Amino acid sequence: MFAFELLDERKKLILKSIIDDYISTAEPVGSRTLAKRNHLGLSPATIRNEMSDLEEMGYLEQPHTSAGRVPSVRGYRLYVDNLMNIATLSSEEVAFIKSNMEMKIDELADLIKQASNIISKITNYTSIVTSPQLKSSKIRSMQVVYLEPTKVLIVLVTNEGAVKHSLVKISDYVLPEYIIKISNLLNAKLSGLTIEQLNMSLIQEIEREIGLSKESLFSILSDITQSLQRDDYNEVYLDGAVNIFNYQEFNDVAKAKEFFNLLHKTETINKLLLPTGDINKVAVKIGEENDVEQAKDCSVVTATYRLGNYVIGTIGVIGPKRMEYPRVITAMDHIRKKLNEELNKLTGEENNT
Amino acid sequence: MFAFELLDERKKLILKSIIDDYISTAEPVGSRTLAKRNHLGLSPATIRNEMSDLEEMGYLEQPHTSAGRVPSVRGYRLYVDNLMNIATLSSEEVAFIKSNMEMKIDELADLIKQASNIISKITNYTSIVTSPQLKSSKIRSMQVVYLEPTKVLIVLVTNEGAVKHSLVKISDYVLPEYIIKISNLLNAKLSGLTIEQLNMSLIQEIEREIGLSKESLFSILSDITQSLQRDDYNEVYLDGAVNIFNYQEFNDVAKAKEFFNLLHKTETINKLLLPTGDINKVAVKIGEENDVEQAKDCSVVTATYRLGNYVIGTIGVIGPKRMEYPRVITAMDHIRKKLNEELNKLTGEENNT
DNA sequence: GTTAGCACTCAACAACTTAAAGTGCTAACA
DNA sequence: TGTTAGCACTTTAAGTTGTTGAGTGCTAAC
Repeated sequence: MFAFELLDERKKLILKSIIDDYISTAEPVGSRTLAKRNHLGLSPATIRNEMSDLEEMGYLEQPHTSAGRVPSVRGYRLYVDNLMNIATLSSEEVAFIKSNMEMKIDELADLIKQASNIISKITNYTSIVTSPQLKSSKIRSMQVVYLEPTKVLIVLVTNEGAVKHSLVKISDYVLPEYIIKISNLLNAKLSGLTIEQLNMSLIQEIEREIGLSKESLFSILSDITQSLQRDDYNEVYLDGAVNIFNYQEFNDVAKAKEFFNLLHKTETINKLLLPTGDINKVAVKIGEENDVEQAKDCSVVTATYRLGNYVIGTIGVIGPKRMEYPRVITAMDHIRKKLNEELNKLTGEENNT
Repeated sequence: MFAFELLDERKKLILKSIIDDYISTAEPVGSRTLAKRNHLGLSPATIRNEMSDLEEMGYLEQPHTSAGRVPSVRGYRLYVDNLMNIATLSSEEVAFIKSNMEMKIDELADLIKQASNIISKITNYTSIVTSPQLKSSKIRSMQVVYLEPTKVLIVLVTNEGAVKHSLVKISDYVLPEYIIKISNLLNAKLSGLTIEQLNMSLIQEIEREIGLSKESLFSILSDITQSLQRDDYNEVYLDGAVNIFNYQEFNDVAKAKEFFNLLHKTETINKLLLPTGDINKVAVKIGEENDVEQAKDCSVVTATYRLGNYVIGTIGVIGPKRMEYPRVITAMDHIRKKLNEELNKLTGEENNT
């Protein structure tokens, strides 16, 4: 913050120009080319002096003595926070997002996949998206379907419109009629609760309250509960991973390999997508700002999406540090809003309370 | 076949040695190194003559005059069909496969994912696996679950143990009790049929036979049917895509990009996995033998898996043409068998008829 | 039929040169 | 005093050239 105070308008303009330039070319920017391209009314020599200052202040870096300058993380940070122009989406882009998000999609997972796909197509980077965590979801409907004497299928619909199913082997032989009873009972008793709230004591309570033949009910219920809680992960969706090949900084096989390795570690992606700061704003993490070692050469732009007032997941973009921040931030904000709209449409009336 | 007749034992031995060598080193094999490495009791000059013959016959190729030889597709073909040693899996590998396949897995999709994962880990290449096509699956259980007045959830379990669900918006308002009736009715009537057999005339037949209030039943049923048939795709599972970076021939970014592009086109992968020839044997397609242009630099090894006597899907490996065929073929055969076993366990009694 | 010997080829590598783009510094200018 | 022209210097990238090493094909001798 202190150093930022020291930047006069001209320095800001020069820094902005350098970063704009570098983002579009990936080439270190020199004083001469900068003076030529963006006719700033300044001679290369003057720019040189300013650049030297900016480097000293930590906003720029030099790959080697006779190369131009490259933005540092700090430089990008200032750029993102204060310098860059705000982009607008073209009407084609807006139309593209609209038409693709408003396809009739009935299920959360499909909606998220669709959003993920749109993000990678609009931004030309790789999209990373998390689905809501099951454990904090409310049960909207829960049915148990009889399959075989020792096998039932649990089907769960959450308040977010996610559908999960789980095949459960149960210890005792049961009759179909019995399962139907249990199903109705569970559906009635558990609707509105979260998965987290499903535990043994609750089960015992239900059991007590009802009083079906104790032994088997208990074992069935506990089998079911365990199965549900075992599945308690949230999923990560990716799209457009190959887009990374469009960017020079990943033209090196080692780098590309690292990137793909990073991508398919779900926990790592989850970490990158963890909301930080103001959840109403699109968040930007540049290079080492990501506290994931393997993502030190990447920038990540994220936005949360929500159901009613609850944040239930994050959409994100991962790409080179030299990312087109203005475009990406605008796009993410737009897509996030669209996703929220669709989500609230999809989950329908009951969430509008 | 004709040209093959002309190969005497020595030529075969030399060809085999060259290919073995090339598979492990990725370097063109020269007469001198070959003579040294595999002491064949022949001078480089003799080998040179033989190599020259082999090249003329189309089994070998020369990247350029002063380089060693590289196997041609035809060379690999002969190698795979006649020359190579048969590999055996180490006891560690067998144990690894066993313990990972025999985890209690209740659902087809999970079993297939698991198999896919094991394949890529054991072979060090990329696994590609298809799930059964829904349309030819038999309905084992089909339930309709009431969610809202205009929304129901269909849950379908197939004879292969696949579980599919589909949210369906229906045109009319319906009552829960009505849905339960329909659910029971459908489950009773449709069990044992294939999805393919679900069509309007069947629906009308059911409708006639039962005689619930006509209008709404028909529209509900047709909504459901349409929804099911819309979903009629088969899924493709991938694992170990990053393994490709282990192989020199993909150390070029353009090649790697092409590979990843290939991978995420589901139709293309499906094409690569289409069973050809003897479905009891592990199949090998080398380079251009794959009738997919983009896979011309890859080899694909596939094996079908089955439920009872019906082939229901394919497991496969994709990697460089210089693939460790003996290991891969043995591994695939082994994993296929394991998968069949587990599948038949999973789907239980009813398929044992 | 096999092999030693030899002339020839070609890619890969290293050493060297040059060109281009950049910098920092100094001195002159407005 | 801030700006800029000019210049010496630096460094990479690209091109040139020469050398080396692994390879080949051919011929003639064993």
